[in-house]
Amino acid sequence: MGILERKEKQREEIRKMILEASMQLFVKEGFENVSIRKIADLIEYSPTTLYIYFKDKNEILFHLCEMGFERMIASNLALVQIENPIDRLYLLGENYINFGLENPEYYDLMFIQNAPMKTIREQNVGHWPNGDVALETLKHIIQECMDKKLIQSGDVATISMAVWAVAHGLVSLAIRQRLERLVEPDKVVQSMHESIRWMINTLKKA
Amino acid sequence: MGILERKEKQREEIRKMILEASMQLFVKEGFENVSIRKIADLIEYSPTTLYIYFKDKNEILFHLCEMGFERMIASNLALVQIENPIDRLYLLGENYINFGLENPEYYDLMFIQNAPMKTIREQNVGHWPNGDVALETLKHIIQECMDKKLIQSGDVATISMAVWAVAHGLVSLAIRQRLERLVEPDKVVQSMHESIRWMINTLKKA
Amino acid sequence: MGILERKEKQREEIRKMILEASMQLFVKEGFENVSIRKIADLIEYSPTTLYIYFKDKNEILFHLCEMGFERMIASNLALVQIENPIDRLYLLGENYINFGLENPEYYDLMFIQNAPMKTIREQNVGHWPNGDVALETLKHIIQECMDKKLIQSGDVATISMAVWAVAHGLVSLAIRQRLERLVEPDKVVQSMHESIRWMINTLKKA
Amino acid sequence: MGILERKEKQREEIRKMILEASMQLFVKEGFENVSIRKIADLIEYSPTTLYIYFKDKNEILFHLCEMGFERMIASNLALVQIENPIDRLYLLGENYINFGLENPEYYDLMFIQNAPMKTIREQNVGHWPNGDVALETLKHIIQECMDKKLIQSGDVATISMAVWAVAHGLVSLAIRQRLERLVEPDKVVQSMHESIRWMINTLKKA
DNA sequence: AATGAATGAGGATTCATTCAT
DNA sequence: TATGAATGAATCCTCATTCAT
Repeated sequence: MGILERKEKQREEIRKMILEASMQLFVKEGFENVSIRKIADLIEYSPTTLYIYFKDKNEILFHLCEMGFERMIASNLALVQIENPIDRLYLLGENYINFGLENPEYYDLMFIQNAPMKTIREQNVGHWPNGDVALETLKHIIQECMDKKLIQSGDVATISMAVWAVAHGLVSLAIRQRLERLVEPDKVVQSMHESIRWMINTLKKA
Repeated sequence: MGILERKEKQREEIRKMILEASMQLFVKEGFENVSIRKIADLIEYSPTTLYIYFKDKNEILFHLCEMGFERMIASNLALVQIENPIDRLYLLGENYINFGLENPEYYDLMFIQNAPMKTIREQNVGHWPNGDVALETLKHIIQECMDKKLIQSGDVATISMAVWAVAHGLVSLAIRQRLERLVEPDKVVQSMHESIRWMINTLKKA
Repeated sequence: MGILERKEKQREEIRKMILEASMQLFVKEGFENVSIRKIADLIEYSPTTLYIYFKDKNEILFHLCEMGFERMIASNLALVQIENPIDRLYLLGENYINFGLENPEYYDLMFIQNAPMKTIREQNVGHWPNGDVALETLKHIIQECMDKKLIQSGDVATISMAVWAVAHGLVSLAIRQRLERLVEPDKVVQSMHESIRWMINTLKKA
Repeated sequence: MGILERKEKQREEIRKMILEASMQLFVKEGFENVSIRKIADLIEYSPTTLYIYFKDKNEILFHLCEMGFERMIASNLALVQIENPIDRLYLLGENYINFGLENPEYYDLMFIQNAPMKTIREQNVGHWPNGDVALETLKHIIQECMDKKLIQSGDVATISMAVWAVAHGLVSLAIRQRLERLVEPDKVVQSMHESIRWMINTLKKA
């Protein structure tokens, strides 16, 4: 039994190595410059070996995406302690922005690239595992705000969409260097947080 | 002089041909399936010739991006007739969304891809010609709204950023198939418009 | 002894499994699309395991070839009842053609591919087990025809070669789609049978 | 004009180089071991360059096949001088056999491999350029024999098929080392010729 | 202005096989 | 007996780009 466990453990470690090397390359060379060959070179294995651990390149991408969501969800764990749902919503937004700015490559995979969604459509029968979990969290908080009359009632999905849009708009424009066109580069982050606060305030008032 | 003019004119025509063929390919085959060779084949010139008219592939991308902004700006021309700046802002948002949904390839280049911004940084000494024009329009309208006390005063740039973020968030999530995770695919567009209206309303009320 | 026997029996069964899976793949995916890995996947063993039962891929091919001959020989079993050797020869030809058309993959291995002959040269010291048996049958019938003055006398090997050539020529041109150049595709089979009859008739008359 | 001609000539020369190198490799390494890389290595060009001269690997194969037919047809040119069609038929057979034995790789491509027929079906709208020419020659001679009552009348296509089958059967069994199972290796060629003569004689007598 | 020729680098993936266990 | 891990070599083909003309 011990021997099987150790093998399984080792296998998991190599998978992790591959995923980490891939992410490292994404960070350094950008999404479209990552190839199986380069990943293999980095971990000093042969390209063929990667195919023992992952079916194909898309599967690697997909798992990276999953890891991103796990990280993001983990960063939201502390939120449950916050009683006031609107405060929770605010912090959720802050977390989202911080996550995006600190992990632009994960963010790219999770919310911008087409590839992972293709994999989902082709293989996972329409299930976006951790992505859907994250969205549920958002909708749940919004619902709670409405239940407690903290924000004006309306369609949960639509309001969630608007809130998500603000946060995603900010992050994606930022990591694609578009916000620097609107405010000076060193004020971008600060302005993003102000925007999030603005959104929460308008929600409260309205 | 006449001969030089004619030459210049012809040059401009061929550049246009190249750009139009490129966009045609982007639309038909998707962003990553467009190559210099395919563009050249389509216009029945040699690949080498393209390099006479454009420095490299990125420059083509950049000009395509410019064309996108010109289109978008053109679609906003009618807005000047609208007296009430907040109505103008609302229609600006609607236009933005419609433009993005109808021209996802242009939108991609203008607001999502990295490549065009690289060209700007490397060559245009920090100038994003038509992009900046579009942002000025937005800021100007917001300023007018504040001047006329139609919305609460604040930092123009920050509010513009928030407004832009909502619109961009919606479009970019939509064209990357993420909104389908939140509402049923055939209701996405409708919900997007509701989100825009929600944003305008909250601006008015606050 | 019993334990050894059982082991040997089991070994033979697995070899059979491997061979049957291989042929199944040949039929379904074509000669050049069969790999050790695919065979292993099909029988749910690891690729490595195949090397316990067969030295290499060529040996598998060789055994498949043998199985083909066994089938073909089996289909000729009924012929012994036929008294008249020239009738027997005719039916042998018909059987040959039918076998080839019904089992093009076996036929390919047995009479067209180089690989199995290589194995024979390298390992079997010049012995083509079942292939030679089949040829003996042919030669024997021809000899009998000559003995009974049913066909003109001559060198057995040469006449056998000619007869074999006709049959093989028809089958191999057919399964390689060359006969469709001569007669319409849906008449190929019919014409092949006529050709065989023509050959037998000329043998009789001459 | 002179400059264009020279360019065209040079282009044709390189195409020839590529085709010759390919054939050389076929001879040395066998059909399935020829790759674009190896061809390129042999002529000391980059693999990419081959794609300037040929669309893809199949096109190379196809042209090789064509060259084979041209050779074969050329070797039959002298036959027109022979008055008696049955003598012409006999020499056609001899030529066929000699061509096959002397150019087994061409023969392989022309009459055994699947690949060239695929290309024809996919691209040439069902036309097998020089192959069909060769078959017409055969049918024409047979028809002439029948017209002159030198052989028994019958369906031209069927008789042609039988004749072709004998010749192809002999050559293809020979180059795949199967005839060595029937007669001693050093008597194979002699027996093949005898078989051809036997066939012609039976045609005459019947 | 236009291009034919040429290329180095690289793409994802599959192959048969071996080795240690 | 059985296998998981590993790999070197190979596959066809496409890319953006340059150079000489």
